[in-house]
Amino acid sequence: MTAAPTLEDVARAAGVSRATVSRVINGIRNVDPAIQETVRRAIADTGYVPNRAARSLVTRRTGAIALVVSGAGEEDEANPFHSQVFADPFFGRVASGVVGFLRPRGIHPILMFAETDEARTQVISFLRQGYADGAVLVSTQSRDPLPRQLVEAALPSVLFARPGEAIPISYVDVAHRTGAKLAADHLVARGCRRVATIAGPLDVLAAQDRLAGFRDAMAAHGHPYIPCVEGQFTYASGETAMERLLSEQPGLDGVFVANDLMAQGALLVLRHHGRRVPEDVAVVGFDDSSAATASRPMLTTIRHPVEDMAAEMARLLLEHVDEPGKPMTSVIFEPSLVVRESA
Amino acid sequence: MTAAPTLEDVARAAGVSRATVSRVINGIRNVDPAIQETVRRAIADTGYVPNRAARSLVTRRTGAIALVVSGAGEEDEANPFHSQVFADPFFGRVASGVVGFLRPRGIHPILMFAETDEARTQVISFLRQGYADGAVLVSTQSRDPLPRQLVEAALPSVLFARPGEAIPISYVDVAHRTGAKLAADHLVARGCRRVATIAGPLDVLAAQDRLAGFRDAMAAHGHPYIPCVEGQFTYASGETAMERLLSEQPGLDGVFVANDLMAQGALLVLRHHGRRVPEDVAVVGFDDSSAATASRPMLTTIRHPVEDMAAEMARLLLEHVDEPGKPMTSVIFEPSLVVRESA
DNA sequence: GCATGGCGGGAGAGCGCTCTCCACAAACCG
DNA sequence: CGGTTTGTGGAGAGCGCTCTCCCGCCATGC
Repeated sequence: MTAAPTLEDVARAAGVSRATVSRVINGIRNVDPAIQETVRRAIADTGYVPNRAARSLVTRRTGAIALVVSGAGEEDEANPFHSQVFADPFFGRVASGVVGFLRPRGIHPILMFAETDEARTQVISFLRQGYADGAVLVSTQSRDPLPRQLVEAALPSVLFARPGEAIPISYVDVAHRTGAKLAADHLVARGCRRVATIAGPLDVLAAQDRLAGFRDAMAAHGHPYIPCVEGQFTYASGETAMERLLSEQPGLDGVFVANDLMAQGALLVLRHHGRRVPEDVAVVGFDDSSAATASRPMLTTIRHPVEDMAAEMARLLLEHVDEPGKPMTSVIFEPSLVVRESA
Repeated sequence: MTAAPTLEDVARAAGVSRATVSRVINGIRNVDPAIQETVRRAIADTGYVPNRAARSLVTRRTGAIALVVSGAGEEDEANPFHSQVFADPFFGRVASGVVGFLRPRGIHPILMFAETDEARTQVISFLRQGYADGAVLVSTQSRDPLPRQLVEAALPSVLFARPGEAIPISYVDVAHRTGAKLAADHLVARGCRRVATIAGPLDVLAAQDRLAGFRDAMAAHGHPYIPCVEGQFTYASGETAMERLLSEQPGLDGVFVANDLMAQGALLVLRHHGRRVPEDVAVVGFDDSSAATASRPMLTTIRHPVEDMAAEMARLLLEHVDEPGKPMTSVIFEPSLVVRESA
């Protein structure tokens, strides 16, 4: 392989100027069809590939975006943040949705983790250096300072989930309360009378909303008090929470669990205690993640259109990159109930 | 935010030439400490951030690498390849290891999926355009044509796992046969007499090696025939395989399962059939993935240092990028047995 | 007939950086 | 003390592309 051909080489081969070749490649302005054809052939002959650095030097666009997963957790040498993140099928779905939208447009996300202050600083300077035009951000914590930092640096960005503080930034989210209501209605319709819930970490807005939505809906059904144990959205915390719930409320016959991973853990504990699901205890999860179909019995859950939301997040970001003055928007998706075996 | 400051601006502020500022930033050649200090202050004052496009235009380096997940599977609209990929904790560990190595060096991987021919072409042209200096590649299939394509395009790349065909490319791998032998020895030492195995998809070299290694070791222990059912490395296929094994070999007392995800499925089926694990049937998995500790009983498994391997893969790639003439190398890691509850 | 305008192509000026070359001064040698 | 070496800063030529300007051509209008 010799030195890569440049625009100049193609122009020479086609017998036209550099500018004309550029026009053909970028489809800008009219170019005589015959010349267009000649140029295309020259491109194919020389095996020309545009140089991205040169292009983005002048256009001030990189054609890349960052997919940032942020939290405020501590990094642990033995079990770094990013390995935990991937253990949650939720992030896989987000990545999948983002890639699904971006790939047909020839753009690929740069994966970044931002769990420490240092890492967050790195994210900002990375974007400022022009490694990417903007960022889609998934936060695991409502206290995450990164959204604010992004806004302050005037970097185009879109969040997955409403920001913890009121800052002018676009985001996508799901109607958590509606989802929780769906779960409540289903449990009540099945005839559950002694219902409890396992919530997510209550410093996460989504967890707060799911809990509040569930309690409101149950109250409307005449159940003003719903026992609750807080989990951490992890498998193991679901087990622990279920153990506790069972010891405190041995007579329960229905549980709403704020995500599928915890529900999976809860299921195991219920079986371990000899409770049949759904006959003795009905369980409703949240997310409709891969854990929902992997657990036995399969989970009845609230479908959270994560991939669609992630795709929309990418779409919004591209819009912001294209028109910097565009006003911030939020897009809220409606969840739905998926009935399987557990309730 | 006004126009971003350039090297020129910093030079003016510091009262030196552009070249000197560049030298300070890149730490190349000696620069008078006093001037160095002045320059640093000027950088801080102006809030200067080097422009990556301009830099890589002249250095012909992007300082980015691609993390490619490739297979030869068909893309399915409803359940795209990349969402399945993330369902396997294995890929999360690879990503984690790669990020762990790269991040301290200020570089972040670009995430790409290459499951169709079209997508593979896109990967190649993406790299040729200079979006990244090289690629680390995780293939799900030994027939994957991408490694060859990368070699032909002379793009620096490193594989996770030995390539299916003999091509000159660097890779990291684990000694699958040794791992399988560890499992065999453990089962035999526990007193298992009627042992079977659930293999991975046999078009994957790793699956072939694990099966061959297990059979060889069992043969050495005096068990020349080991029943085997092929799975797909997925949870569901582990269930199916275990059902089949149980119907064909009702008397079995030990199973070696080629990965943890399938082992998790197998565990569930065994319990469903009333077999106690490990009392009635001992189960050994492979990978020591998050599934190993998430299953109940927790899996005894072969530890596969995936994060270390992924980090090494990134290290090798950076070496190849730095010295293009560097000969290809392979690094083989040794697995180890992790005894938990299932055997 | 000549002025007018639209259209398609070329020339060339940068984008912000690195790096080679050169100038100059100080240090060193015989 | 001249000549060489060494060490440090500046000048300036690009890297490969886009995009503005300009120019020539032909069709059109009066």
